[in-house]
Amino acid sequence: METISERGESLTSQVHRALRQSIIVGELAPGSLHSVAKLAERLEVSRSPVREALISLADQGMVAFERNRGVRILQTTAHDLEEVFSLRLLLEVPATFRAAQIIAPADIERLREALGDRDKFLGAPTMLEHQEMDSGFHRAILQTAGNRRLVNIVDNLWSHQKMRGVSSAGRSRELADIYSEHEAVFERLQAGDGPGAAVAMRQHLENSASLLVAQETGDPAESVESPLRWLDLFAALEVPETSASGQA
Amino acid sequence: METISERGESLTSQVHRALRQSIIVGELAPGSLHSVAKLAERLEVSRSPVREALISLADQGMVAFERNRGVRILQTTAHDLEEVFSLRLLLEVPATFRAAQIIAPADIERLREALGDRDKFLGAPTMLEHQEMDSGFHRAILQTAGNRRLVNIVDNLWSHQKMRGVSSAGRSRELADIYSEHEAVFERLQAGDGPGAAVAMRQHLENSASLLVAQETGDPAESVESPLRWLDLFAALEVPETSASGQA
DNA sequence: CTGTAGTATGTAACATGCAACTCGGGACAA
DNA sequence: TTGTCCCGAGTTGCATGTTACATACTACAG
Repeated sequence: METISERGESLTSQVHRALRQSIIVGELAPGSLHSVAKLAERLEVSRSPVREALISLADQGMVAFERNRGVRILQTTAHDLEEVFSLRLLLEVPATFRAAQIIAPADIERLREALGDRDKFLGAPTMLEHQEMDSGFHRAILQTAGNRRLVNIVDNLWSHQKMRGVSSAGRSRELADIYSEHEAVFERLQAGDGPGAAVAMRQHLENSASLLVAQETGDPAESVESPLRWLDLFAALEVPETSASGQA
Repeated sequence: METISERGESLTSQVHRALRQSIIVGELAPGSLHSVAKLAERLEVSRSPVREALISLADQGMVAFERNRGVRILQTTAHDLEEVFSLRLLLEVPATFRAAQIIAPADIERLREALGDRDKFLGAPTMLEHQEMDSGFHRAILQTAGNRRLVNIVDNLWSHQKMRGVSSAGRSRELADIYSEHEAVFERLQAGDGPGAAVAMRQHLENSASLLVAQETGDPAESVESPLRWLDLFAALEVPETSASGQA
């Protein structure tokens, strides 16, 4: 009964976190089928909070109920990762730009905290801890941008990325690259340089996408190309060759 | 018991739709407090499916549970609308660009269907029906872009927009403008003109934002400025004046 | 009249009960 | 051996029971 810390927090949300974590670390294998009753017994709670937590997870696309059969743990496919990174590029790059515009001293301190120091980042014992630091830094930036919905949306995207990323090995060289890219973004943000920060974020995301997708397919270049180009072409937007309604 | 059509669909999802609709049309007033038991009695189902549906709605930010007090219907503030339109601009404009790139004949037919004809659009008796046609057209475009998560995300954003927009009156002149803008977007998409379609979509979204926010505040210009500029500055991205890492 | 303690009511959160359904596996026929 | 029918274990979806708590209201003291 005390497996889950008996805080003021609702049982349902505690179960939600526990299940989410179990899925991310692969303790609940992708594709596997489970019953609410078994999960409840395992967590030493009744079926209700478990079912309620699973409903939220199902809305996020992490699991799927199968009537009279059980709850399926969904796996994040390479195509899912493409969707995730397309959206992250679309959202995080402009958000980083925005953050640089309105950043305050307190924000900078928060960001520095979230960035952490190189040794701790590289020395993270588990892939999970590393991902937490990674997502934490990104989240801090999005919070600075000031759009709450944006933060939630990207949090959900991260869930899927983590499901895929935790089980696969991360090279230390790649970790060092990631940290360096974070540093670059941080530096530009600190300087209030919107374009620079956005460019740095964009490169960072594109590199991350290449890395992750490369783990799936033999040929990374082709798969990552679509989310990448999606953004590129967006630049042409600034030349309205269409209507005469002109400038505001 | 037969108030809700007894299909193969789960009771919970039917209740979800019913509650969502009730909230959007204002039948459940923003800010009001309700109990799961009363709602269940009213819908002639047990508390379980109602609670489960409300959990999903709470995750989407439409309602909030208050322990031992009830379920609060949340209202969409002007600030919420700013967030919604910032995100819609960030997502839908590039998605429209993308859609124009990969559009197929079958897609064009779908889009024409979703666009509807002018008379039906202008003659929509209720504001709700009008919004449904509006969101339906946008959704068709996003579906063409091919990113499922994108479609879901924007659907949720629409929920909030509808909560605000249904109760307020829409001028017929504005409706005509909206339809014309849809036509413009459709035409560019049909032509496979990415930049043109994106520009048209951008203008359409900015106009919509101005309209909606104008209903809230006396001075529309200032409030809409932030989501607008957020995108504007994004254009500067294409000139990396930052690092020496140059071209890929 | 004013403030306060005590209590009754209503609620979400959680636990449990129940029914319809899926599906694997075994008995059995050919 | 092979195919078919049937049954029972296991599951979700939905209904209902239980508990602790937040709040409004009442009665009463000052």
